[in-house]
Amino acid sequence: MTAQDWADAALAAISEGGLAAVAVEPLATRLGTTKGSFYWHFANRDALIDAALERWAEINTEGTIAEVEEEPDPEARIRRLFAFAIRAAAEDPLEVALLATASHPRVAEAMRRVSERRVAYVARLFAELGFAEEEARRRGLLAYAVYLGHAQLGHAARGVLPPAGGEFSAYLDDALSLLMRR
Amino acid sequence: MTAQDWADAALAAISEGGLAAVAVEPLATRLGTTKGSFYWHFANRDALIDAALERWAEINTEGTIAEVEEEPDPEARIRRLFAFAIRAAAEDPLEVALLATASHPRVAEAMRRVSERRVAYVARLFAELGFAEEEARRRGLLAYAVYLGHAQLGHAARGVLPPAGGEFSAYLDDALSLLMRR
DNA sequence: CCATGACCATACGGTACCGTACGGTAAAAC
DNA sequence: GTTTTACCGTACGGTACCGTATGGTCATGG
Repeated sequence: MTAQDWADAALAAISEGGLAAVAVEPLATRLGTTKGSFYWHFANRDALIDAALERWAEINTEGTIAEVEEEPDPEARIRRLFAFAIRAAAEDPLEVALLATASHPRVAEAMRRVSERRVAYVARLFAELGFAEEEARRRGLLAYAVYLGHAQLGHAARGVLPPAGGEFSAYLDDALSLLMRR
Repeated sequence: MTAQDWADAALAAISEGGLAAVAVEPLATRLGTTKGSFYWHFANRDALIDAALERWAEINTEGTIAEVEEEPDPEARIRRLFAFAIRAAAEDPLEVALLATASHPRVAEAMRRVSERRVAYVARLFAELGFAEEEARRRGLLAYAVYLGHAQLGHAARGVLPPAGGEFSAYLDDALSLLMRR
């Protein structure tokens, strides 16, 4: 049993039940161990939350960016990014669950870092499409808001979204075309 | 002390601390009364949550729509709606706090109802701008996602948004112009 | 004038957690 | 071969809450 194991379990718990589900005793049961182990590896519950957030911020954002960077064409890269990200958000509630707890100071801090990084990245993609820097930033922000909104809708009101599959893809394609218009 | 008082206090608590902050004893203290009062008016905590959600769904959505309907010009109406709604979301965390708890069955149900109502309304506004029905629905959905995304950013990462005031208004104007382009 | 019903206070038992104390084990270091 | 070090188990006290039980109070109307 390593600290990493605990952090992963914490992330899984957040996905399923939000930050409140990061509770030492239930996690210990789930991991087949006891609190004795936990308090050996971490000072307290907050330290575990910090570790989980750290892991999330690193893996999730940078991982996706690296994945998307393999696509050479800028426009295709944006389309790939959004198709991937929105789909990922629909499948794993982690992102939404974290957004849900933005009032928690540590979560807020991680959220700010990640948001800034992501918006900056999307803005760069728009700049590569030929938009001037300021306009690219505005479009990047708008596109990121669109992503967040859909992530939210995917969990809170799936019914209002076009059914996943061809229909949703067509909708998303149209939306991105609109966002990329000059 | 009426049931209404309790429901209002519950909404205030949600704004400040999410659904978890709807706790009978702390609310009683805040209201200057005791649990005895609460369990007279409500069967249990869930009943209070139901009452609060009911109140939110009615007041918040329909209130805003009615307010906006006073504007005769369709384009101006859309601009007014989004300026108002995004501003309101930035000032009162209630909406975001509720989104945060969409895993709760009762909240999910209210969320679905409200989302569908809102998207349908925005779609109608786009239809009034001359968009065909399907396109209007797509634009309405996209616009609503933009709203949700900004509501989220306003709380989770205010730093990435243009500073409130003229700069933000200009940004929002541009964004809406883009969304309304044919 | 007193009885009924609306309303609130208080005390209690139960649960789910946090964090600490401390004892145990087993492998590595000396 | 003993000591150290890393690690885990268990028992405990404390807190914050839910829901129930039960006994008030106080106005109204019969």
